[in-house]
Amino acid sequence: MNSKEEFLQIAELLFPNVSENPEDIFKKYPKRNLDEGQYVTRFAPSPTGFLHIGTVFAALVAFKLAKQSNGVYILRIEDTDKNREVDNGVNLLAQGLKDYGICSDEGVISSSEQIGDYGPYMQSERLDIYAVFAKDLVSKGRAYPCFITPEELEEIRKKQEDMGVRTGYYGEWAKWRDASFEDIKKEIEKDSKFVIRLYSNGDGEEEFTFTDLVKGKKSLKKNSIDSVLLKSDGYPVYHFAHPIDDTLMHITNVVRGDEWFASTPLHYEIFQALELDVLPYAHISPLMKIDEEGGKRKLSKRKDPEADTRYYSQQGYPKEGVLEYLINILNSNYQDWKRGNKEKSYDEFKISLEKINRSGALFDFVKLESFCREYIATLSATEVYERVLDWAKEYDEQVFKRLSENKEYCIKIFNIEREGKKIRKDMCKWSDVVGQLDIFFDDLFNSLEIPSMPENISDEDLKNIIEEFISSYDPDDDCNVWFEKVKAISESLGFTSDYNAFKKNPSKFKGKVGDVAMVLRLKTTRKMQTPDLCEIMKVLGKEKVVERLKN
RNA sequence: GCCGCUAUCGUCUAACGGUUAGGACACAGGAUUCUCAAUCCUGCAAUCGGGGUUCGAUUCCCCGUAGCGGUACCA
Repeated sequence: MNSKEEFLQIAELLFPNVSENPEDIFKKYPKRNLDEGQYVTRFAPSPTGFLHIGTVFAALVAFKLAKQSNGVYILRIEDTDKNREVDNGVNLLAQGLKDYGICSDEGVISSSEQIGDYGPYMQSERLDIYAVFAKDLVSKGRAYPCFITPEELEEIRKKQEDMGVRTGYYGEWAKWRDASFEDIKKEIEKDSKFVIRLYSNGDGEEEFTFTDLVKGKKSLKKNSIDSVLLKSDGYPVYHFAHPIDDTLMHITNVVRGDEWFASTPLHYEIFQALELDVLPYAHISPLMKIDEEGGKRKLSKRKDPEADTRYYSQQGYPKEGVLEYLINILNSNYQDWKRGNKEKSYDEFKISLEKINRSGALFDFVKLESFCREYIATLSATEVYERVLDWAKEYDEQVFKRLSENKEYCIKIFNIEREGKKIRKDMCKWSDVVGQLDIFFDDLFNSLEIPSMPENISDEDLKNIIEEFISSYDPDDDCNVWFEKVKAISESLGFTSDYNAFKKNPSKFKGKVGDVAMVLRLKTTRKMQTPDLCEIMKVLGKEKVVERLKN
């Protein structure tokens, strides 16, 4: 064990240019002027690729916690691993989150913009801060330089495995743990690479209990590993940056992925070494899916296209539906709340941490689509038009052109069965419109295959149905009147509108009114299944209807 | 391997130690209907296994099993 003086000497040797101490830093980050119940949360992703749907899921928790308490939500970027960093990664995160309505009160707005008084919010810009705390720790004997090589580390691990003891750099195995000033000086003079490690004094066998805001009271073994705090390039590892940043930014609740759960004892020890108060944690489980072999696994960045939020944009799932679905996984009582608050938006719903699921939820596309369908059903025709237009602008040039050139007409199309009590729910994503437009545009209509008529319709009947329909058709008719007319035509030609009578004695009739309507449907739309035929005809206009019927 | 977390219908989940184990999505059937969709009704369907504790266990404890996570100069 080194003496106090030696620690000071080592600290000075390692960090000759660091003149500040933690107190100086704390002064720059004054306490926030907030009340007890107001949450300050942060979401702190790494810019390592596209925005993962699981990232949105976790960010949503931090965001809602802050919003529902009138607190502050911060986006901090943890760009401390230059090897994994991706071009434009920061913008992908910031913009993507913003697209889902998760807007930062403070923090990173884009790769070139940050707002707030507690920055910088990019960890790569905070290196000098970490150095101050690292130096302080070294000077107190709670951290030390370690010159061990990767090869030596590998050797240690092998030995530990052979001996059947816990692996890791700790205790007796940590050969630089108690190195003298002289030995360290020698290495520094040789310009050897080194990292700064925590001088752990935890007992790895001892129980350690803490309360997780999601999981409840839990116990783990205490940390005993001399973890790396500062890498040889001077960048901090997550474990070191997290206590410092979250303390300085006055975060009240740490929301983070479940993968951090197991390192909580380490974080507690670092907080303690730093002489800082620990923060309450909420560990959020990842989103899962069933893989090819039938096993459960985390939604994977590489294997699963649906892990990328851009997939949802490209398919045209409304972000409101996606968000509602995620909230529903978070707190399943959302649906009950929604039933009692039909007019309210999901962002008025308050989530509670204790209700968040503790293992990993399977991502259920069917349910996601159900939420999206319900959401789209609440929109007006004009809103649908605008949303589809936005989507098409990005992802479907032809649809975009068609929509922009026929605005009024398209709004009429989207209005079919959108008003009144019979609301269509056949659209769960914007791209669904692609297959719904062909009835209404001749170029698309003409390329549809010409269907054959129902078997019980003779050529004679066909001719009569069409003639009689055309002569009585008035586009101004109410759809009830429209149908009465179709019934009348049917009856006059021997097709019944009395379904019970038909069921009892089918041979008495040529068919039902449905068969007659089907003839009209097939002639005007070339499809067996369509929305309300009367409404379709109104949109098409009499001229077009007559033309198609006669053809 | 070691350490830990988790375990209720197919899925997401609800249930002060006492419920016919509830809801939602999905599915099936029915009603309605010009087809489809919608809507309404009905149905199907679960406490991982084994031990305890208790008058009584989905709930508490132990063991097992499975899934997941951690065991990095990645986050």
